[in-house]
Amino acid sequence: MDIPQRKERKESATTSSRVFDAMRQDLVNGRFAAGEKVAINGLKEQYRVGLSPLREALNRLAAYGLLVQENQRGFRVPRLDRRELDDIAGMRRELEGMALERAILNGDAEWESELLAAAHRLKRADLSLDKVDEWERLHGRFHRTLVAPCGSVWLLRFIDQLHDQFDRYRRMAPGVPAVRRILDAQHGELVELALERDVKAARALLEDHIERSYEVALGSCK
Amino acid sequence: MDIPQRKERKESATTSSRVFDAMRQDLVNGRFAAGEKVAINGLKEQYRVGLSPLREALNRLAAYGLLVQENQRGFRVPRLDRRELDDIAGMRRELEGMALERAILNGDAEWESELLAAAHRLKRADLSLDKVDEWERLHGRFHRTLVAPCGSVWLLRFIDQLHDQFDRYRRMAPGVPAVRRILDAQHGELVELALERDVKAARALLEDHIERSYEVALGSCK
DNA sequence: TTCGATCTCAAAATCGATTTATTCATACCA
DNA sequence: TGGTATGAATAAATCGATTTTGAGATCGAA
Repeated sequence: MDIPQRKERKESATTSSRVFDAMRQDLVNGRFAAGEKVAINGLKEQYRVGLSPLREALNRLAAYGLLVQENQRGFRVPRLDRRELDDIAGMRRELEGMALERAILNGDAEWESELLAAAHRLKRADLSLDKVDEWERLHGRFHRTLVAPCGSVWLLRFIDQLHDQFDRYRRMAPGVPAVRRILDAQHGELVELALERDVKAARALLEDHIERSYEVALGSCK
Repeated sequence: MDIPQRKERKESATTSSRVFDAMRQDLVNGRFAAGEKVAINGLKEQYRVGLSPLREALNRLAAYGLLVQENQRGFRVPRLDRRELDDIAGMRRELEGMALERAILNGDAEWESELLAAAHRLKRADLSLDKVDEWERLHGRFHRTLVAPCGSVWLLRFIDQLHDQFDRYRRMAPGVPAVRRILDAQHGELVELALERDVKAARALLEDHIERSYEVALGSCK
């Protein structure tokens, strides 16, 4: 089975798409202050690109929901809002729960292997805490692999989008090591339940997983 | 209650956003052939705009899912694909069903009024068949009003996106007058069930409504 | 003082031209 | 013949400069 990751055609990337990818990462990782107005001329230097590709990237990010576009007034980073976090987390529970049920029904042996591999890579990565970005990458990848065979391209698309939104909050929040350990353990349990094809238990655990992450992420809204 | 429609701030629209709106309409209404490669220089003349705002609009449309962007190879109109229509219709059933349940639980008296008004406007409009675009506008507006008080901005956003995708297929398909009459009648029945706060029946009817629309829309594939 | 109009500056949006990449046709060689 | 290199021609992407807009300062009158 082919577990599609973020970008299939990296070959001959355009300047605009490279900036899009880089800024998406930076926005999700909280490297821009929430609510901040985006200084286009500043970004031009920061990413070493011209105005046209930069503006195209900003337009895409706005359509994707990681920036807010105000006509004639440029772009700004969305504020962190408790209400919106509730919304995002709630939608994650609904959509990822739905996707996981379907994935467990559809997933084949190849998926089982991918899932075990992704979980293992994630587990190994969090031992070396110095590379947070790498851990984040593997974490996102694990969750994507978990629901990948759900059979709906649109569902996966929405889930990806919600993940990016959610992570922006989570990465702004202070870490909670005790909860982090529980969350990490749940990744392994999710794999077990998925392999056992225990649809109900797996869904319940995933929803609990999201709920606990949500409580951590709440720390960003104070 | 405030039923937010498509655009809140029309004031001082930018060229890029006007082109975005116009092209979104045209794409949803099937005024571009499916699978067709987008000739940027042609569009420049068609919409009477320069290259920069046009490209920004295309980038947004691609992020929104109404165009496909291929690096260094420009943009193309997505193909009509039976599998994808299945996916879109299925997701509409799930998400709009979910949203309707919540809307019925949350909707207040103002919503009831808006809903009656939207249904009435729609009913009156389809008597004068010469203005299809106007009917489409009111139809979309009715369905949006129906689920508006669901309480989730993200759910509404996804539903809007799926509607645009779905309508692209439906508007490409030949009309089926007999089914159209049933669908029109269902709009009124949906309002009745919503006002009676009959969550289960309303959801079932909405899912049936989408299913019948889907069967019409199937006419566009092959 | 306070309100409103006008001006100024900085930033956003747009334009026209240039650069870069892809496609398709043609020629060359194994 | 089949495959691969070469070279316009075409289209996409990017650049640098210009135009337009919005925010804030300044002035003047009630």
